[in-house]
Amino acid sequence: MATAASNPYSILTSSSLVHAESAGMQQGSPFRNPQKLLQSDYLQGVPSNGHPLGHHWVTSLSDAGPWSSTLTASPLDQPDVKPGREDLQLGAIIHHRSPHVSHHSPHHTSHPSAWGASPAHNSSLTSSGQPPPPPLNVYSQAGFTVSGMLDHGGLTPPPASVTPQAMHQVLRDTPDHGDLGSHHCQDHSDEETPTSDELEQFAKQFKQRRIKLGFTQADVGLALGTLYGNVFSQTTICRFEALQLSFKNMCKLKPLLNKWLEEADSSTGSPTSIDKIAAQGRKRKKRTSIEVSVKGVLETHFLKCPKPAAQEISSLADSLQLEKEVVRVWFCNRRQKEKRMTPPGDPPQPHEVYSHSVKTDASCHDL
DNA sequence: ATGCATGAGAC
DNA sequence: TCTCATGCATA
Repeated sequence: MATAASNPYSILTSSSLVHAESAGMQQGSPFRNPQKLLQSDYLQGVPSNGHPLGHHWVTSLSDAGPWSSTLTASPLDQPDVKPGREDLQLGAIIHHRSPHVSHHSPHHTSHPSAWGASPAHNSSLTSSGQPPPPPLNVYSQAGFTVSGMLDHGGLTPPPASVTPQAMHQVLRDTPDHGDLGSHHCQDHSDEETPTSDELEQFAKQFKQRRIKLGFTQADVGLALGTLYGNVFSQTTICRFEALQLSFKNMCKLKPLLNKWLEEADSSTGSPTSIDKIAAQGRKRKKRTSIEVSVKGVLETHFLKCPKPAAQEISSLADSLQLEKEVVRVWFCNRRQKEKRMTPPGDPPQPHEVYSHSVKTDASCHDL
């Protein structure tokens, strides 16, 4: 395994070294199998819906890494910006730090690719394609510093002066990370699209550091809000660490977490202010608990047809005695789950889980 | 850590 | 209606 538990997180030490990539890019991670995600071919074969993206991860990328598929998946880049709800939350609460709270915008994210974000075509996206994150700075006015991160208001133990940054880790540099065999260097983790390997490395490092510093996932999420204006939940941080987000999403979050890490490392023990998110009233539907047996049925259907037509959903819901909406959402979530970086069984040797032929459309209807 | 849910944006 | 990012609620 070897991971990298070691690399000098240059990141935190000095801003100049911001590209922690040094360690990341050259991952020769022994632990990973090239073929992690495989099952995804099912997606987009669907013309009728008009899914432009037809990305499927290439499992066979030898060195490219698990997720990185050389192919740039989605040709379309959608602005994944959704400042919406965050504002709500923050707005209510954070009054005193109004300056940065307002709402942040979506910053960049124009990288088209999803998983395949391989810097492969370095020149194309990496260099020029990436719009430097502009809006972020907005929040970073000189007002707040680390305080944001420490706002756990007593939740977490004072990170205190522990581990200033005693990293003695080894950084191994393997020049070629094989992805695409290109020469280009995508060191700076912040702007360039990282490779999946880099993300994986970063996620691991991040988790380690976070724990050493004594912060919980929730603390981090909150800190990101006070620091940069984007609040995230424990769930999101957790999923980031576990690589359970989409590649694109991982890329978006990485810079933020990286910054937090820098701050956290440098300012250990700073006082802090408490900014809590007030509870926001929202009428959320009570979570439906689907029985295992029922789930089994759904799973079966999913394997046969991951994208059932509305009518199929209806009949399925009917037979299972579930609300149609519940079934619909279940499928949506199920599909989404398949798209995560860490697909359900990848560690060992995931054969093709279930690669069914991609049916181009809703050809699945077997009721 | 994860299941079900919401909502914005893309078709 | 789907995808995608995200999170409340829960196991």
